[in-house]
Amino acid sequence: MTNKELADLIFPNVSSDTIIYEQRYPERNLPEGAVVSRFAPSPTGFVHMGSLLTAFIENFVPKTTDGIFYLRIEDTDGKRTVENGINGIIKDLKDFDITIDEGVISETEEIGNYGPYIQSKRKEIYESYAKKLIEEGLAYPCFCKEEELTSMREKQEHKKTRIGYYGNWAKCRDLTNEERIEKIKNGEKYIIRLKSPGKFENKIILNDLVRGKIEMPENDIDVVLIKGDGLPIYHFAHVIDDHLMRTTHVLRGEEWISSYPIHSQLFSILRFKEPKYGHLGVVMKIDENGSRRKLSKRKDPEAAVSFYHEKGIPIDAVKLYLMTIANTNFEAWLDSNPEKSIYDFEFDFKKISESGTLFDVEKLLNISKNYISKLTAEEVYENLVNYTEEYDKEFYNIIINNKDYTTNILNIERVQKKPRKDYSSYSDIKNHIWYMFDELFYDGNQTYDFQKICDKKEIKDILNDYINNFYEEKDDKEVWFEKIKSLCDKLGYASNMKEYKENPENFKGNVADISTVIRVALTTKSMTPDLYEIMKILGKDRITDRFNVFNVD
RNA sequence: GGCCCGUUGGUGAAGUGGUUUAACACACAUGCCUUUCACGCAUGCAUUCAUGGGUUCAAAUCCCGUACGGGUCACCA
Repeated sequence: MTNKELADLIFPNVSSDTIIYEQRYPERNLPEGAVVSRFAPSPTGFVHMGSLLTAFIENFVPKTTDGIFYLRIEDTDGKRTVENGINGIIKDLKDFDITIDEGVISETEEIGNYGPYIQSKRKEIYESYAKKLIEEGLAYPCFCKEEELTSMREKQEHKKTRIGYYGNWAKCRDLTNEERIEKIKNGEKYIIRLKSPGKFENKIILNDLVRGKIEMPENDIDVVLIKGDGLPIYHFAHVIDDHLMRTTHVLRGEEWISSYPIHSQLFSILRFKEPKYGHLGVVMKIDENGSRRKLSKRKDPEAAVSFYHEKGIPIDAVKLYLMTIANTNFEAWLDSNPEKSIYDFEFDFKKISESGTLFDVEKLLNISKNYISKLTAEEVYENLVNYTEEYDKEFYNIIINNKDYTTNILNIERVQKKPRKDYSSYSDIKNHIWYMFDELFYDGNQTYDFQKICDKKEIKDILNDYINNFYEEKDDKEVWFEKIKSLCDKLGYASNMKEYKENPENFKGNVADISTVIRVALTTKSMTPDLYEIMKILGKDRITDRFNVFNVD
């Protein structure tokens, strides 16, 4: 019996003439150097920080080389499929401004000429190639049951030999076609395995984009190609899809390095041109015990990409951060090219960190802080409105009704060469400016953070004297401060810090103490931005009201 | 157990044989400036690149061993 008869029995309804696919999905007509890359997650619903980093690079490189970035869904494992999972992934990507040129764009739609882009819809293609391999004697049906495979593994472990279905251990490999056909006709369950032509003693070399040359043994495992459910295993689908979709660069986690021999072998058997590979280190974090471990979707909230959206960390800041961990020389580049777009940056695969990247929220927040400090007050206002609309309705209503007032607050110490850096995220802003709004200031139990001067009567006297005899709304900053100094002189506090430092015993206190009293009475806090600007924005009515709180007794 | 990857300060890291007495950034600390905070300025923070050996006139950089951390060896991706 021939291989052809076997192949026809196994796949009666598909053709092994794979030329049609070569023709249907021709080489892409792209400029020299254009990179075709893809993000290929399982539809588990949301994107992990590590995957986001990969997706970001996979998107970045095509974008800067006039290439193509596409989204493919790898749903050949039913257990990994979550309802609405595809939409979750698309939303996460969209939130981070990762735009798709081609591929899946919703649960039901896709764009591009190289589809379908959902693996479960490509069953016939995989079958066609599997059939071809059977005809060529490079694949065969395997009838081994799960128990047989486990006991084989146990034996191998016991004998301390290499584990796997290979060589003499591959029981079904040397069955005759007669035996195979008979078993199939008897209704025995089977899967399709590769008949690996490799030898473990031979060495192959992976020329990794990130790590350079890696030497590995050739694959000799008869890996599964088609599972019992009729769908392909990752390795088989990867090789066929990335070839037919004409991918030039495959980026993936370093956990795939050890399967490279399988992939390389499949590319060669199928006579496909191999794409370039880049294996990225795992994204790590420092856990409570101070040791490194993989950032975990389950344990670490910051691993979920949605976390940043909820926190109100600007997308562009996250992109900046991703770039700094993606390419180690990016920060320096940004420093010397502050006006350029990140897409002007020349990405270099060799500059990707080889060891696991440590995900550092603190650093991210710092980048975010710097980023926000460079926006205009109007931009910050607009982003804050968008953020609070979704996550803080109460604050949203307040700022939406006080647009100019809020913008003025956000503008404090912003228009200067080195703007103030208070806000690391949009969720953070309220904590810094709430006291400017009466709705939030008079919450019934303000706790005033008075410092040196905390005698009620003294505070009351200072405030009354100041508002009645000194403060005038029209004063510019200089006059305003002169008046505070005059108040100091009048009440026995030093208006000149030098004089105070020389002879502190001559004074009740100094101008800083007086300023603090005013500051705290107005804001409850002892640390705020510039007092003059705060008072100017509050206006005399609010100032008077807030001072009056101290006149009750 | 086999195979593969990694290991530079508190953190991210630069660095691929000699301009390195190890860049830069974040964090931290101290001081100055200042009406507070922030900004800014100044200073401090690895005699040493996991470890042992080797090659070399010269090593964080090349080679070998060891330790530690990670990955992989599924009808999961």
